[in-house]
Amino acid sequence: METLLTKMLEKEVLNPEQMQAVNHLEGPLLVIAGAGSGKTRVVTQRIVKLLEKGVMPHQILGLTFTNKAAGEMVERVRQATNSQVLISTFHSLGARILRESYNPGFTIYDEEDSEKLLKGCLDSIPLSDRKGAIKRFRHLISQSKNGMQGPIDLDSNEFETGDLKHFPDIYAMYQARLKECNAVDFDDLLFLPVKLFTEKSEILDVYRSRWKYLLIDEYQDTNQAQYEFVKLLAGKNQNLFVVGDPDQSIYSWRGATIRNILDFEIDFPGAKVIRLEQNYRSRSNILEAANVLISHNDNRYKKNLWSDRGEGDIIQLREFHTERDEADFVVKTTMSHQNQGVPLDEVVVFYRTNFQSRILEDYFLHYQIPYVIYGGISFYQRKEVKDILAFLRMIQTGSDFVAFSRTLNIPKRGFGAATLEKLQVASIEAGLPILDFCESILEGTHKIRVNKKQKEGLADYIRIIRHLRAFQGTLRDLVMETIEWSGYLTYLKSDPETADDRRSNVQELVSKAAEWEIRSQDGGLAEFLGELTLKSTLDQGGDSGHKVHLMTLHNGKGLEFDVVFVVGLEEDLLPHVNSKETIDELEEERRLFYVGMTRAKETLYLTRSKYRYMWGMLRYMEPSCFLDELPQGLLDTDREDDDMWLE
DNA sequence: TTGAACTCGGTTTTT
DNA sequence: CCGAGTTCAA
Repeated sequence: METLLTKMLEKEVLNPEQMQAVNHLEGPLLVIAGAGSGKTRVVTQRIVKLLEKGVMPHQILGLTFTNKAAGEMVERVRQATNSQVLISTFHSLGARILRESYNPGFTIYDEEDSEKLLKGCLDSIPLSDRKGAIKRFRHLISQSKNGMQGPIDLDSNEFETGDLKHFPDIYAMYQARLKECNAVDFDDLLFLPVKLFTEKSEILDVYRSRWKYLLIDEYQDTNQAQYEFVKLLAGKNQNLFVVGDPDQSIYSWRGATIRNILDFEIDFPGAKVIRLEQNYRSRSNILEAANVLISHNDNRYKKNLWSDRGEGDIIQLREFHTERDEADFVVKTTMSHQNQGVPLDEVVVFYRTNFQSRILEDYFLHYQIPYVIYGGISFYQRKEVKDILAFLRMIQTGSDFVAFSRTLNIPKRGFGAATLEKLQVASIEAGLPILDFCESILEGTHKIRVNKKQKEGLADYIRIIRHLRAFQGTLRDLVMETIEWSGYLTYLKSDPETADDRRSNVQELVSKAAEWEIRSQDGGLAEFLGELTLKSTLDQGGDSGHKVHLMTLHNGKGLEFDVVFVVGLEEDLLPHVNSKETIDELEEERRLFYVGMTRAKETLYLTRSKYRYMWGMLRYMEPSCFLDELPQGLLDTDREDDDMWLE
């Protein structure tokens, strides 16, 4: 009862800084919101305040990075005011703007699709080193788009050495082929709207007059394209409310730049800055240790978080001989907390890399403790799901070459890489969408050398796609018809090991289509497909009740738990080997650890193992340098294990 | 074109 | 150790 009461009070009572932020109405405002400082509450309350002051719900636009965060915020506002406001991810909003004002029917390519398209481009370029070339160039393209540089905006002086000199051509070719496919990639969802706004001011004006009040969450994670997008939309009146915490910036490797937050007052003159420094989440011992850790970062916006939740326990540091002992400890300690009344969903285990989850899973399974792993491959990234989605894309556009090459050989019709490339080049030359081009081959209008088997296969394929395109019925039925006509379930039987699993995933897609139809009356196949590719694992949620949560540190942002384990505090793991070259990289690793620590409300365990199996080899692991940075007085180091195991 | 044999590399991943 | 990508023979 008491907790319920305090929770209700917490909702009502805002501290002076929070109040100031909530009451801010016009002009640019930056809220530096430390971990656990009640950021979400402030954002929601501020929206509520705007509505009370007579702002119309449709004049408000909220932007987040995840669908989950967006959904939660929409729900909170709806509960408080019964109003429907638009809160969306940057990417969904970009897609929406492009469909409204640019081209309604495009396809969105995810990373895998983009890489396949890029691979085709690379084949015709004489590279001296093809190893890892796709990833390298894909990264360069992504960086260019994040930095708002199209192929013609590149500074050619920058790309003179070795294979890099091909980059401008590769980039241009990649963009051209995307266009042929009537597709955009994830980065285009930001890049293209910004270009559209800059080049066509009448379009920008439409959106400026639509959204008068902007709110941006996790501003420390925005990249340059997002910054420009926001700046353009904010326009003259600059009713821009951004919230972020530079100490929780952990996505710089994806183009996020802390500059956006550090230079906010320069970018938006007259901006007000409010700092939220009271932490309502953690016991002060945990918070103090986290503060000390993060103070080791030199490049930092200094602040000092404090908590009046009482000291609480000090931090438990445990060192083990092997990762099995570590996992065993995590599970047994979890069980003892459970016995003391802590619900399992108040326990989280954080690790730096996904492979570390394997051993933890083994032990949770062995002791029969329910757990759920967040992250990893999402439902929509599974091969079988993507195959069916690719068929649907062929039905929808007929120009999507990646979908074409993915589906043409299901089942095997004798088409290999060489023929596919030939078809792609020829169809571009003929100026026809790939599907029309294939039909013209069969009709003899265009001559491409194909053997008998291929010709029959092509005819069969086109017959199937034609039938599905002509299909009249609900989306759900279309998905079923597609599975049926593509012969996909038979095709799955070629691998009996996985067939059952895959079949149920494919069938799950039918339910998803049915669900979608109920939820959104309007919107065709393009919208359905677009929404799916913008969904990740984190959005699936589902049955997370009363289960221990396992996730990477990156996925921990925005969450809180009574009991937190951060495992694998070892050199080369945290900080990770590939992220200790520069100070900036090391500082980002430190922030990552900081994010992990600050998720804890009551109890924080840090563990490391002296030996660990990595890639099939037993390796000796040095303790993480971050452990030395923690205040020793706040650490409870149990030396027992050392006595047992040392030499 | 395709399957078998081989080499190589291997973080994080909101969308 | 494992999966993706490459190479090579049929």
